[in-house]
Amino acid sequence: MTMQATDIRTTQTASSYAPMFMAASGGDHGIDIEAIREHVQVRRCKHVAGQSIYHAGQPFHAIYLVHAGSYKICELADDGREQVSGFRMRGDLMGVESIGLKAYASDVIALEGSEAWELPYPAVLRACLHVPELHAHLTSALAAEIRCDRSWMLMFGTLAAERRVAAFLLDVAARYARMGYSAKHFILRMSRIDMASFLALKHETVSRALSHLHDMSYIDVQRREVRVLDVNGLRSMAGMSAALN
Amino acid sequence: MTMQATDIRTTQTASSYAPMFMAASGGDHGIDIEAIREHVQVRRCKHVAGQSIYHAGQPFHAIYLVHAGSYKICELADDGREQVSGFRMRGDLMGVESIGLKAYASDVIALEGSEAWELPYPAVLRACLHVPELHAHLTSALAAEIRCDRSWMLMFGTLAAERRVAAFLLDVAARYARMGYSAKHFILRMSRIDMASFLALKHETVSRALSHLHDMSYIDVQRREVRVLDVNGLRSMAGMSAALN
DNA sequence: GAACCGCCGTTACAAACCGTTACAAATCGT
DNA sequence: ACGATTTGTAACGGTTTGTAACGGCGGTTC
Repeated sequence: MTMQATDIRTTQTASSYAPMFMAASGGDHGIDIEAIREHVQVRRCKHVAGQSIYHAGQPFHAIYLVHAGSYKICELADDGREQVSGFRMRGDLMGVESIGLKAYASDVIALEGSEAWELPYPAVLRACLHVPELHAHLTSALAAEIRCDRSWMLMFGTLAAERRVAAFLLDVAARYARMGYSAKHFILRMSRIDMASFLALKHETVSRALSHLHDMSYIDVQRREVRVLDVNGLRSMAGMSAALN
Repeated sequence: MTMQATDIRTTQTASSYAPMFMAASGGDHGIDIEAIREHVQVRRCKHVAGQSIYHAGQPFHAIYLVHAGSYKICELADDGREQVSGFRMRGDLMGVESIGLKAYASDVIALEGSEAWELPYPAVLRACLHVPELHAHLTSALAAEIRCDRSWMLMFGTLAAERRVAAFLLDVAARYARMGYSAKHFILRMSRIDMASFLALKHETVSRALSHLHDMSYIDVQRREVRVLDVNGLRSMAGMSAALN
């Protein structure tokens, strides 16, 4: 059960921020947040686990930049089916897929104590007029999001269950590495159920796959804590797909 | 598309959802081609079946607008795996996912006698300066492409093989309908193998699913010729309500 | 703190689904 | 007409799922 983001607290904007923000997975583009903040009133929104930033169908008014924690993107069907289409971490943009619509197309739900910066879209457009590079950045971010989804389509369509799990771990590891953390030892921030939804598997299958990767000494896994023991083993299992980075 | 009483979505926004998994299509971009042609030198490119417009890795220089026929978009892994990530028909844009890159990220291959209009990207950017709406169109097109891929993920992640085939048929039918052709009787332009790749199935499974849909009198299918006999049957199988028309 | 509860994660076993393999028929290209 | 390609059908086997049971963990209540 998800909660409505009714108790978002608006705080003063932070003074400093890391210069580089990588987009989810496809991301070789960096959003220049300082340039944005000169023209856009940024609101910092904190969320607890299970709280949603926005739901599909709510009026589209802003895009969001993840500042801390993790969020999951959920696609919904009218008959109740649900699909996690991705996870977002620090530096990732959220909501860009709804640009051009009146309402958001997906749900975004916080996985834990997280914070996202709200960038009202009209203001972003105005900022694009003053900072020409910003528009290129935004377009590149959209294109990168497409490539990200395409990479997962390639993975879903061509890899068996265990290989998908291996590819997922490598992707998570790569993202932690880009953020300056260890790629060999990390904590998964999502439940097995969310992982399973994202990988188009059942959560029991994910558990079995992780256990098997453990048995083969590719990883050391204990609940959400993962230690990568054999990167090349994982890579060969994931089809050497560097496209996911 | 029915909504439950508790559904927060409004009727207006519901119509902006892709009614079916639209990954097969690029959506309705509504590109104003006449506005473009005032500023961009458009080259008309004809292709025979199997011919590629561009391959992954080739320098990115232009985007393409499908004028006639069909194209398939292929994602490639370095170990040879291949995934059809979508089909494009008249009015669809191709190549936008590579904006911001030096090289194209996918292959695009013609399915039959087809024609695409080449729009050199630098010229498109210049045209955006003269025609402000064009930039919004381009951004919307990119966002729409993301939503198409997300619909695919929802479909693939939540529907069993036969249901995916049913959803695919409905999507194709809807596309033909939008182009002014019959939604009840059409010719599939792609092979079973391409269909299977797109649906993350094997071509035998696609054949079996089509035969079964035939046995249930939902469709009449003979090789690539399809007649829809029971739209509501198909819709219920694809996880959609029968209300939509 | 202790007992309780709900959720998450793991494992075992059985069942269902889909992929694999094989082969034949239909269609297409030359 | 001929061979190559595409498509359809079937039997079999493997992968994934369904079901159930169990333990761990965190939060709540008393």
